[in-house]
Amino acid sequence: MAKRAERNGVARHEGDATQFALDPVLTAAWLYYEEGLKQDEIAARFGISRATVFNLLQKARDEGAVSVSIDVARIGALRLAQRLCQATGVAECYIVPAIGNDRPVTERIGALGARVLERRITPQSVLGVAWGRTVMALSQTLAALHLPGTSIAQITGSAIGTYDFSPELCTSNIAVKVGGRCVNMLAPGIVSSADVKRLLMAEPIVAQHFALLRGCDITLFGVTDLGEGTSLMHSGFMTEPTLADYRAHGAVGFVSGYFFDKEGRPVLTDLDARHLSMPREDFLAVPTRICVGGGPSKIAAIAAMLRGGYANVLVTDETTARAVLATFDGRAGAI
Amino acid sequence: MAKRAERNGVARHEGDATQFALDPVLTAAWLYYEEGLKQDEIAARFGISRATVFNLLQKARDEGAVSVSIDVARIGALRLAQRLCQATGVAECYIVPAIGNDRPVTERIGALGARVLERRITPQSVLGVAWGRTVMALSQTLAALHLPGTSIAQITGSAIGTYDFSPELCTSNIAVKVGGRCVNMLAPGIVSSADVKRLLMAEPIVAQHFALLRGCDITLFGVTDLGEGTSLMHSGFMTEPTLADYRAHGAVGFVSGYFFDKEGRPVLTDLDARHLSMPREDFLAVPTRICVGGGPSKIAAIAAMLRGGYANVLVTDETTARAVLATFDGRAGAI
DNA sequence: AATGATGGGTGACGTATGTCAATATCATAT
DNA sequence: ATATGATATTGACATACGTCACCCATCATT
Repeated sequence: MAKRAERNGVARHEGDATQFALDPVLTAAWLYYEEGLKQDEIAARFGISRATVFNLLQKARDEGAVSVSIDVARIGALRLAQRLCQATGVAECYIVPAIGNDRPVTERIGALGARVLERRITPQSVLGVAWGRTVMALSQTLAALHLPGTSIAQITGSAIGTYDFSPELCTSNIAVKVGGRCVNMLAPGIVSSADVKRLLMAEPIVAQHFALLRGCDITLFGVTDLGEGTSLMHSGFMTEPTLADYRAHGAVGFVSGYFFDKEGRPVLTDLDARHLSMPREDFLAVPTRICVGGGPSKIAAIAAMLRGGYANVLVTDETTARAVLATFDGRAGAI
Repeated sequence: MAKRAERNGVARHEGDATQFALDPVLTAAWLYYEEGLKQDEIAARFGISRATVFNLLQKARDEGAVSVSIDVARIGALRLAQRLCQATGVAECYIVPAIGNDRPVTERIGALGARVLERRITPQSVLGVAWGRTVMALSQTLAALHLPGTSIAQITGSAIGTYDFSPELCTSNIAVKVGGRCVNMLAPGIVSSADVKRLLMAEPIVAQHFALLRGCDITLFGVTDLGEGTSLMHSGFMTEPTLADYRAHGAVGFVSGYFFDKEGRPVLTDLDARHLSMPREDFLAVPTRICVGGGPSKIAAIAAMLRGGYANVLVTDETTARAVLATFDGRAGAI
């Protein structure tokens, strides 16, 4: 159902000097949420039906004229989150409860990630965005901000073919919500040889892109394991032989272009020389690096990712958080 | 019964509640407001009564863990507000609907003023605060912010005797809500002679205070007319002869220490030489000057205040807004 | 051990809110 | 003008919410 923000019928009667001289949606929202009038009362005073008042309020919520927000700082202050911070050295950690609605856990984590991002992003932010199901979910639940001074830049190149959480989609989705400039990477994610990579990296347009990425103050990325269901394959971004090669070298996870082993150490194969992405040292120099992800299959990958210091802000779910904590501290399961 | 015993038994290990391994208040709030579970569902999943869930949610709201906020920018974008901006030259204008709950209009305006202030104040703000019923109302509805870097400074000195909206009360109330430093003026508002004023102004402590005020980025003040009911008298801040003197010189209103005539021009009497307040030119140099006030008796005072350029942000009510607009533009009443 | 005060938890009830299909109104094309 | 599709409004119904008096553990006092 499409919601359109428009002054409705009443504005047309302005000559009548009816009660709705001010915007009906906002007026209803103000009276209801700020002054505590009942829908009945509002309806009575304006001479309209209560159902209409309800509709006005609905519209106000849809348009974002009123919003309920939960204090994200308190979620970061939860015991489990604090424990995880201490054990892993990550700066901040946000956790969705194990019990919740029946949506996939990635969507639930995405929603919390969106709240975290809304808090962190500034009017001048350069936000580097990777891709993944969770990042995509985040982009969809992000509130409409109005930050025209921001740049939302794609961190990693794309593979051929579209899938429902491609780098371009994630980036542009977020840019739309944030109201910022969308900067896509104008190059393939993986090329045929190291020479081509060098050539491309030297192209002004591409070099400029990586220069922009160096100026990121925030990055946002998912994390994936290298098991059967990994979206690296599902998305067509990589093939089984390539993954097998990384696995053979000890890799257990992947974030934003980098493979790492269970201690978080870089794992490189010849692919890395053909893979266009933000240099690892640039990535690690970004002050706020938000990783969103969770689920049973990702536990080892997340633990390793944290050891590698890729993220300093983690958004995950309770079950995963406990499991990750357990790999750092045997007694942690009891908490 | 057996069920409860078991629950309590389990709960005792870890703080308070195991089903709520995370904080119950926050968890309930998250599930309800963010994930859209019904109170019933939350109750069922945690094995508690729905009434308890309701209580948890209530607590979350009381604690400010969740908050509903209405987009103040849109209130400023209302037609009437825009018209008023254009007609009067004020930069921003916010208007509460004529129809509302049965609280006094000052309280309703105060609530909107609070929302405006919450949006404008920054972590490093120096906020100059005058006094009045509306400013007091504003302070009471202000949300708890956590801005320890702010200073909330009293703009005008105080008279003897306490009343329920004294400068000290307004200032300290706001400082508590904002979480900032409260800086009261350590001098009487009105002294016996110009010499005493000069002497005091030269006192390091007092001079320091006025220096701080020069650094204000925001001021917040009410406006009063000089009629019978004016709080200048009611508060004991001034006496009828003093007011009569100002009236005789053409004064129609007062803000934050300054009298002005109906064109907004300064009106001075010998009192001004004995009145400790922020120098007018310093006041007018503050980038954001928020005036809160409304009601039938204040129409002329507000119009004059705007002509004098004292405020560049006005928060008032619809009825007053229309009346003020009419004094600037005859046709305005029709809008 | 008995007593009283405290406070969170609860069931049951009345009310406010949310839903939906039917109806009225408007904007545009014919 | 009139038809037509789109949108706004409504009454009636179903449900979720908020309130309140009561209950039962807990803890301090006698």
